[in-house]
Amino acid sequence: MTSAASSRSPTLKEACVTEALAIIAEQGLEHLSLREVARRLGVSHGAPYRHFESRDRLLAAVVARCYDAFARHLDARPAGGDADADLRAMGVAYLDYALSEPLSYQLMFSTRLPPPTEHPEMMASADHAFGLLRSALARRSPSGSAIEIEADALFVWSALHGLAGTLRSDILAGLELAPETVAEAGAHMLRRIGAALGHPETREQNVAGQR
Amino acid sequence: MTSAASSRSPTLKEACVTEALAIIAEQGLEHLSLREVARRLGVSHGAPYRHFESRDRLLAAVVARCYDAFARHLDARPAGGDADADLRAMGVAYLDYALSEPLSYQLMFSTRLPPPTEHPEMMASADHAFGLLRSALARRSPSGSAIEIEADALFVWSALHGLAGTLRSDILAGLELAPETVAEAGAHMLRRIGAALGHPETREQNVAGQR
DNA sequence: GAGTAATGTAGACAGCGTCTACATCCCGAA
DNA sequence: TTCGGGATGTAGACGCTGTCTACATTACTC
Repeated sequence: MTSAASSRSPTLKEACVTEALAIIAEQGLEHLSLREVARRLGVSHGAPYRHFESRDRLLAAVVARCYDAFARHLDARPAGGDADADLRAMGVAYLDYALSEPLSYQLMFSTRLPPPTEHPEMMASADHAFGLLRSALARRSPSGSAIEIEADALFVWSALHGLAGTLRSDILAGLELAPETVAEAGAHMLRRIGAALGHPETREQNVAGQR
Repeated sequence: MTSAASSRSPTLKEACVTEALAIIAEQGLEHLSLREVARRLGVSHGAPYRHFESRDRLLAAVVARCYDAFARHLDARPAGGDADADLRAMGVAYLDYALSEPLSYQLMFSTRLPPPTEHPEMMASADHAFGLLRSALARRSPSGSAIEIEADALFVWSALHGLAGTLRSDILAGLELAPETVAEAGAHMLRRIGAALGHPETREQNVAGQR
């Protein structure tokens, strides 16, 4: 009966998420509070509570939005080419997002969230991204077993995820790496991943001639 | 004159760090508070403030302790064998620590900390670990340039770091991976890293016969 | 038009980090 | 031996937070 009743006032709910994102961007995650959101929106401090049962649920909504943007970014990678090229395009898109949207990336992967099982839309986005990777790998080597494909997908994802994390990390600053090492880290990582997976057809081309 | 004056009451300071770690282990990072620490130690809520100027500094002390334990764990990896074996031992030790001490690992790499430049002991530990990796890689292929060694060190570290993060992640639960994929992820990752780096002498041995 | 569910308001509560004023206590200098 | 000062712990206050409750208002349904 009240099927559409939950959208009685979509304005405030949406505005809360937007304002929360703004606060995080301006002052950092630690300064996010329901009261601050309410203050900036000119409503009472209890108002957001009608739409988010806790601070964490508001944060979850923000993160869900980040996942959406991330999935869209991956989907929008340059199409065309064989499976191999597509895989590489995905890697580039992944790192590109992590480095160009560090706030969004950090929110997705460095934030303690309420049990994700309660947020199916998040899981769906993550699953979607992982499915892209898995199918690209499967197309690349049709002879591989499902288990091997899956293991490689986990490997590729983890490696890219790890590099993104490392590059964003404060630790990196203390390591005194050569600037070019950092600048070329993405390309180097993709090259190494290519070498690790082996190249069914055009091996040398990728090992040497990338970028 | 007061060279040892800062150790007037080493008891409480040490006890605070220990108790903080216990609280985090029992109730999670979000339940850590100076007041709770004080309460469990039976002192007034202001007492810890004599030793830690803020909550974040206490947390930093806890994290520093984790870094120490981590560095010791890496140093304690089984010695012997050639550079190749040592590199693999380091990878095993890394993943082993990340998975057997998830709390410690999370504190090190998933916690927003005060500017690390103010905590040289932390940077030193991180630098030490990275140095281990770099020198192992250098010994493995003496002909490689310093830049290439460094880039590979970053690659290896990031890949391991990423896998550790992914395996600890809540997201993983929603991906419906085969259990064996998860169980073998570490070994698979180390195998792929080996393949990516190439094996100067005994290539096949590592690709096929590991574990 | 009446009733009802959704939405926003206002106030309260406990908990937190942090600051300040005050009480001890211990060590070294006189 | 005394005494003075720095380090340590205590007690209370402040403003902030998340969350709960009771109340007002609004808008849609019957």
